[in-house]
Amino acid sequence: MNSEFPKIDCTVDVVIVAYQEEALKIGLIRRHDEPYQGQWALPGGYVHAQEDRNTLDSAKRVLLSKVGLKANYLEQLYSFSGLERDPRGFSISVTYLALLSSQEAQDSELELRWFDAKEVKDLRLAFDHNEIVQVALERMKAKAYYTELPAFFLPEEFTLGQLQKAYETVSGQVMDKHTFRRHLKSLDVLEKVWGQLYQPQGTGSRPAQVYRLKTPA
Amino acid sequence: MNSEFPKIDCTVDVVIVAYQEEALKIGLIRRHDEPYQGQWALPGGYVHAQEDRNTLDSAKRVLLSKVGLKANYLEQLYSFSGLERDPRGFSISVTYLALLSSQEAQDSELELRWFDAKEVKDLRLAFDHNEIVQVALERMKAKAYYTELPAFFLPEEFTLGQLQKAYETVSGQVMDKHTFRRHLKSLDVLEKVWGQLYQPQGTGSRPAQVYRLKTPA
DNA sequence: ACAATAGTGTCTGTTAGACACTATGCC
DNA sequence: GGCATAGTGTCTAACAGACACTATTGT
Repeated sequence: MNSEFPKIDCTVDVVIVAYQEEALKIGLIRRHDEPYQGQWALPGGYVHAQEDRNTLDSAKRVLLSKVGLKANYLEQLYSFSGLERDPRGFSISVTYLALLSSQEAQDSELELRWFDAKEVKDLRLAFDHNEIVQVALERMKAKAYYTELPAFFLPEEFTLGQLQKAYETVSGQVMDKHTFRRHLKSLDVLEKVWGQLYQPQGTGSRPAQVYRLKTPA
Repeated sequence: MNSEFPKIDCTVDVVIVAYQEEALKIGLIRRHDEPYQGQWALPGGYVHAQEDRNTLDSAKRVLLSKVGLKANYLEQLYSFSGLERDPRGFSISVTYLALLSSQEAQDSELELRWFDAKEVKDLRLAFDHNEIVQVALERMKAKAYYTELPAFFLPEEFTLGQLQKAYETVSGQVMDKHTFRRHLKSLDVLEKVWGQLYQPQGTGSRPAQVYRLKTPA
């Protein structure tokens, strides 16, 4: 009964973002095949209806197969569709935002290459991937104001100083230290790590309290 | 080359919301065919790759064909996918939120029936449509706090009193009159209608300034 | 005059930003 | 001591909520 209207090519594309050297990095791959052969593109792939339980699973599979890792945070962004976005014909792409901590990002060899988020605007990505990246950056910026999203760029345990840097990088503006801490306290998403109360760093300065995200339990 | 992975059934489903008698109403249709024959469902349909430029067009087509009207506001909500949501197999539904002014909603005959938004929870809608409605209600509530979304429920020209009622209905809580007006002034999305400065109503009370949304020009 | 809604003034408690100050480690 | 970062106190300006008061219509 569904035969009256043809089925459609469905893909997922994942905007993989990491945080390294106090900057946002976006993971891109070079396309092997036409169309857009040789151009930089978001990692993506067809939705496997036999294998994936849903498109979130597809995104996880893309991450694992094309990048070799699991994301710290994975959220559906938006769905792009149309005749023009792929020369092969009408397609739908369900896009996802994946955040990695810097350590995880290190481990990704494979074909992924990291670009500074500010440089990506100047690249001519395949398909409508420039637009998708733009949506991802805006979503992150918005969520930096009212959620703990930037914390997913950090390792499991971190200090408030590191966290503030992550927030500032995502939102693109510096924040007052005290204001930041008040805001985070009101979010009520962190818990102190009572064990080793300090975090010795290479530099000589006062050790800091270590925090982690509260377990969503 | 796409033949290695089967294409997928893609649909759009539209949560059509109107504002009547100071309550939110959701437009549902009774399914003619299996699956879920006879149950209430969101208006929707297959994406026509030959005919629609993209899924936004599909949503407009569904609105026009199944309901016979254009929405005052139309926004992509979220995409639902999976094997379980439709017994016929793996499918993807790109969902949209459509807002109608009460006048427009009147005109819809056809098969659409209006349900109070609070009653819809208790209905057992087809597919995962209960979940979709839930997402729509939450999205509207969130946007009532920082956008002019509730204004799209009203006719082109309206008073601040009517607008406040719309905001209160969407957000589910009463607001102070002065606070509301300050907030809206800061949004800077309204303009006075200078022509007939007042709006005579049936009841005897002070006439009000008439406003409209600023043209997005 | 009275009912009903429109529109504004004012007070107050809360919050965000700015900035200074103290604390604690390493060299 | 000096430097670097952590952590906190305090003042102030901005803002939101509560509430009262005036304004303008119809009956």
